[in-house]
Amino acid sequence: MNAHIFVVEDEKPIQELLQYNLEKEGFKVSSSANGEEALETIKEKVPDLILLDWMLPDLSGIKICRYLKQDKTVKNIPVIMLTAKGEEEDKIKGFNTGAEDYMTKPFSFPELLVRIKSLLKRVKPNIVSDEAIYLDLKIDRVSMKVSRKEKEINLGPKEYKLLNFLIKQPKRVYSRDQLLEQVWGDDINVESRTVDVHITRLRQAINIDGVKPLIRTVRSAGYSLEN
Amino acid sequence: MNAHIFVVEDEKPIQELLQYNLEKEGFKVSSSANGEEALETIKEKVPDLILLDWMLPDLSGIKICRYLKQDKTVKNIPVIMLTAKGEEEDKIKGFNTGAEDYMTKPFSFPELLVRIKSLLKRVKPNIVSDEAIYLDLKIDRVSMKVSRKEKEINLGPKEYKLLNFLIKQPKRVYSRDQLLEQVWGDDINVESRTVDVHITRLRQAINIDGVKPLIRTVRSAGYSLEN
DNA sequence: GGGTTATGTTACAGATTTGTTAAATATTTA
DNA sequence: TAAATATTTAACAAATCTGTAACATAACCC
Repeated sequence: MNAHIFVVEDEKPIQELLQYNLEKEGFKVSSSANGEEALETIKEKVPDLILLDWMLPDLSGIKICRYLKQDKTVKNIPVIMLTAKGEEEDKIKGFNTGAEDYMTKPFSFPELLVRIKSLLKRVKPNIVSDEAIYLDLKIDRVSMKVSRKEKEINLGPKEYKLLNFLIKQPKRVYSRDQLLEQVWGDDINVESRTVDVHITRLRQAINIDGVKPLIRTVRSAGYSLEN
Repeated sequence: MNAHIFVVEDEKPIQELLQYNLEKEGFKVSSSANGEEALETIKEKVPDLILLDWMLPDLSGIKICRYLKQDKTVKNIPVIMLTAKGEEEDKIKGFNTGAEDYMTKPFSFPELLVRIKSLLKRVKPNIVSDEAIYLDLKIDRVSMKVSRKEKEINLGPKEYKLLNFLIKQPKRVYSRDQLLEQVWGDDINVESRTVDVHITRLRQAINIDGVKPLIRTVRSAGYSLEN
């Protein structure tokens, strides 16, 4: 499970609960307690799904949602609205915010999880399922094995992570900075050339003699999984 | 546990919840939201147990159940009826559908699990059996004896528990944290390196000279039972 | 072409992770 | 309570991975 979930929630206990449980499930989780900040962060580091509280101190959830759905770079990200019980689900649905799903607090986490997975599966099947496939390349995330044309391939941890990220959206070009951020993590400082080296190693690992390599270089932009 | 459970349920959240939790328990799960389709699929790929919602959009659960019980190829498959609270259990039982068991919604999943296992044990003792086997490795959970190639193996309590956990889903990679949580329990005041030591001992115990060890290390991820 | 910039590749030092052993604690058994 | 068993920690060795620098090659631009 590779997906990045953004939580917009001002009640600390709920936010922490979500974060803890989602991370336990293997999601990468970021969060924000207020709407303005959320909007900025979401556009900077585009997540795969958004959990959005209905009631927020500044911008209300409904406004954020509408705003997101107008922005073409993020409008395809599924949004799940979290509403308190008193807020009458029917009424809220009537607002037509564009949210993909609703959960009423207090909610059962497993149920939320099911909905998250089902939405992610719909939008980005390679992110959420136990198996990611691109052409003859297969990643089994349960056994953590990678194979190409049924031949098993051995990857180091970074290469595995890198490939897992690239396969999220095959053919999409990721810049070195994006890769560093998503695969390496925000904290550490590594040169962007390091990405090149790992790409080389990944290429060699998944290469099959005589067949076009599976990773494309886009000069002055980055790399993508594609042949 | 490799039993195949078929879920007939039109309420999506419940269906997904069941699917998620049952799969987590190691069952193979298929499902259908309507009766007609369910009947077809069930007869095509005969499951080991059926969870059947009482209220369905087209055929009602009771009709499906009666139908199943008339068909000699599937009539021995145990059926658990799921009934909503208002539907008065007594009355339903009076219908004499032939279902093996009943659960009233909302139900507790652990309880459902207990009933599922007990039914499976009755009908197909080898599926839920007290014996777990992977390749030439065998765990007899009654006598608590482990053997490989008919040779008996002596394990300490932790190693036994660890192996029992790993064998639930062979080839699946478990992180040290997962193992600590599942095998050691919640009082997590144990270093994660402790897992390594026990893995080493388990390896030595189940090792056979000249044969590839049965436990795989996945660097920076964890371990799996696999050769 | 010739200069410039971006990318590919390799080798190596250093970092990280894992395997293994042994000794220190804790727990059970007799 | 002493002895036997199990478990945990610590320590070091071994295996593997990572980042950087250096150089090679390719692509771009005038």
